[in-house]
Amino acid sequence: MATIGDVAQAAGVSRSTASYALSGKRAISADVRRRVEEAVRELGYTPNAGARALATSQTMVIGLLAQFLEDEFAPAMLQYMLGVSNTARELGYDILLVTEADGTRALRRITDSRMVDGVVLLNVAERDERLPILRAAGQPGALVGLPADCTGVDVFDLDFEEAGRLMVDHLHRLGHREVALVSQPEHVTERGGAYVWRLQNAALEAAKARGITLHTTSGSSHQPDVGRDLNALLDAHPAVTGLLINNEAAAAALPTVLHERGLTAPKDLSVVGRYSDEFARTFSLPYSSIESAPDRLGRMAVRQLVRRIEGEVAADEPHVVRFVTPELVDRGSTGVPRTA
Amino acid sequence: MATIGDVAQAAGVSRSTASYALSGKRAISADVRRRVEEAVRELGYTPNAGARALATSQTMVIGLLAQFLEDEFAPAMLQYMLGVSNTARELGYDILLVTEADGTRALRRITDSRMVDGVVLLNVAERDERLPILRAAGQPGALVGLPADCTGVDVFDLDFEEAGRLMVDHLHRLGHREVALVSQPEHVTERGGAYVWRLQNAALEAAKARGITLHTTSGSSHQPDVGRDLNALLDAHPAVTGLLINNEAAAAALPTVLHERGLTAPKDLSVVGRYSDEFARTFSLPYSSIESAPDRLGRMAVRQLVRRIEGEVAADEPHVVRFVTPELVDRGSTGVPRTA
DNA sequence: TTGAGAGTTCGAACCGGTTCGACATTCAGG
DNA sequence: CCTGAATGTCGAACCGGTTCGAACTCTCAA
Repeated sequence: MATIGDVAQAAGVSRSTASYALSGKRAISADVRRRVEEAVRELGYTPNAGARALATSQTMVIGLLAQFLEDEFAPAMLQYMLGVSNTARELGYDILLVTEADGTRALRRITDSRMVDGVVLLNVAERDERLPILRAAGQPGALVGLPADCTGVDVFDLDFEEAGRLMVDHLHRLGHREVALVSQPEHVTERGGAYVWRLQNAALEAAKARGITLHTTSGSSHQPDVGRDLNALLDAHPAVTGLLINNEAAAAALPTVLHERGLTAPKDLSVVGRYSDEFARTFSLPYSSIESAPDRLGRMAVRQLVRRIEGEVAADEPHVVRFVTPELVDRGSTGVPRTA
Repeated sequence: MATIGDVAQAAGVSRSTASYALSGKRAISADVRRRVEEAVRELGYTPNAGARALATSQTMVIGLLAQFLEDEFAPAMLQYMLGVSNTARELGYDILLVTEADGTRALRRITDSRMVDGVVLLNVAERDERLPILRAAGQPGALVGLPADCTGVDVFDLDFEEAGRLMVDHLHRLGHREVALVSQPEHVTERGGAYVWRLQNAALEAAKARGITLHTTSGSSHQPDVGRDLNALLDAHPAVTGLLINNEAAAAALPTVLHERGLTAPKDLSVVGRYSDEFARTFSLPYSSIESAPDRLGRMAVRQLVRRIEGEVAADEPHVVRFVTPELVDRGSTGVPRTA
């Protein structure tokens, strides 16, 4: 493997000159620059990442902490990962992927050993154990998901409250008066997935304001349990004319459940989900949904993270907490309620 | 950030002694070792990864090249990634994730700059453009997927030929005489996804040997097209009593298609897929299937890669090409054919 | 003729680890 | 008491980059 010393020798200059010729940080004569570039090409020189990291204390790597928790729906996570990964590459950064179950230990490892310049945390919980460690690490961090304490990090999330209102308002406007919301499993909420009750509370409030009935339930994240949950819900509330689904597994299972019950949307039941368009295509889901925009959130997180890494924002500039405004993608699964 | 120099100073020894005390590569008195460990704890010392990589030319990082191609089914890929990532961590390695569309450029970048100690390539094509680059890089590589030329790399894949035979034999034994196979979209095959025709050819051969009719078709990888494809297939061959599905998107769409046609498995139609158990659970697929064992393949690839990285196998030891024997997971979706 | 200043290039130091060879010191055996 | 080996520690070099300060050359104005 050729080093910059080899390049310098081949070009007949010193190592420092070769370095400056390549970085352009000092004026170098056109002739020397040409010879250095020539040598680089001939020797197939690529800078050694470790050496450069040591010298510049910049690794050009971003840590991506994605926890695949027991009852979380994995394919949904993938889209955030791809949003982060692709954006990072566009900005010149590589991704160190951490899927370790013990996120705290992993985070400590990669920050303490300076393997990364910054970190993106996915699936951030209300009181996320990783946050104190991130703050102590002194490296910039961007979160996807809203924790209780946002100090020292940039935060990006869907506006789940607005999403809850949007869902309820949409069905209310169509004339629905009794609807049901299927949330994530209780495990997820207990573990701190605050977005679940952020959406739910806002939905309940909107329902109250509009004077309509909203039943709430938490569905399993596993098959076939979630199918049973859906059936139980529909059995328990036969007067329900609209379904709000804030649970990917439930959304994926719903077509089968409706078929089995001989129901079709929107004729018998109006359905609104909360998942990405990509997710809808993958699972062939025909329901209108609030776009959860995972790629966009991942992209925003990385953009801001890189701005911090590269010092484009002053260190004391306040950190941002930015919500993506939810939008309803109409796939025609909602309509006026069936008449009793 | 504390360096080993700080540790050495705090312990009252030289840097080299501190290093030896921590690595154990030379005998160190118990007293000194204790003092060094004490200093490490007090200062919260963690070795700088870049510096260590520079000194040892080992990064303890494995590159994972996962291409998310246009018409490939993303959630299936995720499981290979997790198998690789988790195994790597168990063995002390981190994962540099590369999802760049241009895999060749990315591979060149991470190997030339010595960011990784070795590389795992997912979704390897018949004539994969990344292979020549990997060979030239002189770094060990492990593949998931079988290319035409396996020299210089360790290869792991499902035995797709056996899988094809197994599917056909299974239905033949139950009494089926006319069945159909749904493969991946033609794009995938054209791009070099040789496993598609490896399975298909073996299935055709087995069908011929058993004297049964096997229709073959390639389904789209997108919704809702793949649903149309399935309907078209069933319309075209009404006498078909068994379905073999070597296409994740088709498998995911099949429940809806069957419901719409008022068919149930195995009463009206026997179905055998080829996907992982995890995939079946995620998509709530009730069909018996050939386990594609993505986690196991990822695990095998990393294990062997690490053995090569750590020099446990002689450099001249022949590279392996290992096939996982397919196994049929019975989910009760096959039975005797309906009588015409 | 000299001096200032711009334009180039070089040498040396540094980043933070690891590792080799040399130098004590201790201890056992003759 | 002397020798040789074993044990423990240190200094220096090295990995491959970047960057600072200094030096050298050349031009141009005083």
